[in-house]
Amino acid sequence: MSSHESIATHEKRALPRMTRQRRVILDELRATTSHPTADELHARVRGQLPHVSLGTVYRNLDVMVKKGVIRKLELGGSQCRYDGRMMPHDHVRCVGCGCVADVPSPGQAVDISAVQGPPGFRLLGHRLEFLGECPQCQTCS
Amino acid sequence: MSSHESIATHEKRALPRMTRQRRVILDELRATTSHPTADELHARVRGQLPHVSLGTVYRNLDVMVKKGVIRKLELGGSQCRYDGRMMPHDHVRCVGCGCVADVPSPGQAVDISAVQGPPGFRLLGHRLEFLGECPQCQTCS
DNA sequence: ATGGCTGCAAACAGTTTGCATGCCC
DNA sequence: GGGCATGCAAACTGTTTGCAGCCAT
Repeated sequence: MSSHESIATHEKRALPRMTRQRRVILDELRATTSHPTADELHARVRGQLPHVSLGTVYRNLDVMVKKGVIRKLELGGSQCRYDGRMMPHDHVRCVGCGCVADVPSPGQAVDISAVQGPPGFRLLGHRLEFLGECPQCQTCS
Repeated sequence: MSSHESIATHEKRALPRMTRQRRVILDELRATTSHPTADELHARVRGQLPHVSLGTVYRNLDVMVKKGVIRKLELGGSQCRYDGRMMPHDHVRCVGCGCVADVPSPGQAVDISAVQGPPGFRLLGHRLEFLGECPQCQTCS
């Protein structure tokens, strides 16, 4: 299926609904800079909607990722994290606690044309992740 | 407990043993360039040792990673992959089937000093992963 | 013979999914 | 009021772990 379609004029399609849950999930995600995991976000959302289920959080995150409203971060570590800021930027992950922060400066472009891929492989892009130590973990190491 | 102890001169320590399982696991890993997942490797190893358990594969991979004999690849996707080649190099992951190949040319150094990390964060390194489409996935797309 | 290692299976963690009901459009 | 979305819980996937016996040193 095409991943980039223009907004149809009036054709009838399965329209996503803006439920209270979806709104709060998105609001909470945008209200933090901590790139929360699904259950961290779940905990926050429960502050406003005590009965949301973790499954609903996952389903909505999935929907919004597919719509291109938020971004799913598949960095190292066992859990996925989510980012409400769509402006392209890179991330630093703390090797101590696993927290993730934005790297303000844009990662200097990795020049794909300079990379010699394996024969027959078509190079499409790259993922860059920085590793570091956050302020808290520096003090308690 | 301290996470970093110097090697004692002659103190008695728990010595790793070279069991048949460990040898075969390492041999199989080194015999392929496919960066197998734990269960792919498990399947291969079973060709020689039909009764090895998946748990043993995981345990041995873990031991060898800690010894620095092999490398664990935490790329995108749900499973970890393992690499028997220790020479530093980057990887391309196929967005279609998830297979992983080596990028022959060394990724051009990402200059960490040029990256402005978040305040208080200490930058330590980076992980770079390329994305692409493998020959098979190009034909059947 | 000693204690690290094995096979087995159960436990875990993170995520996905089936189903009956609820609620946005 | 139709049908996407929800809550709940069970299922799934990948990985880790407890235990009794095994085997490399």
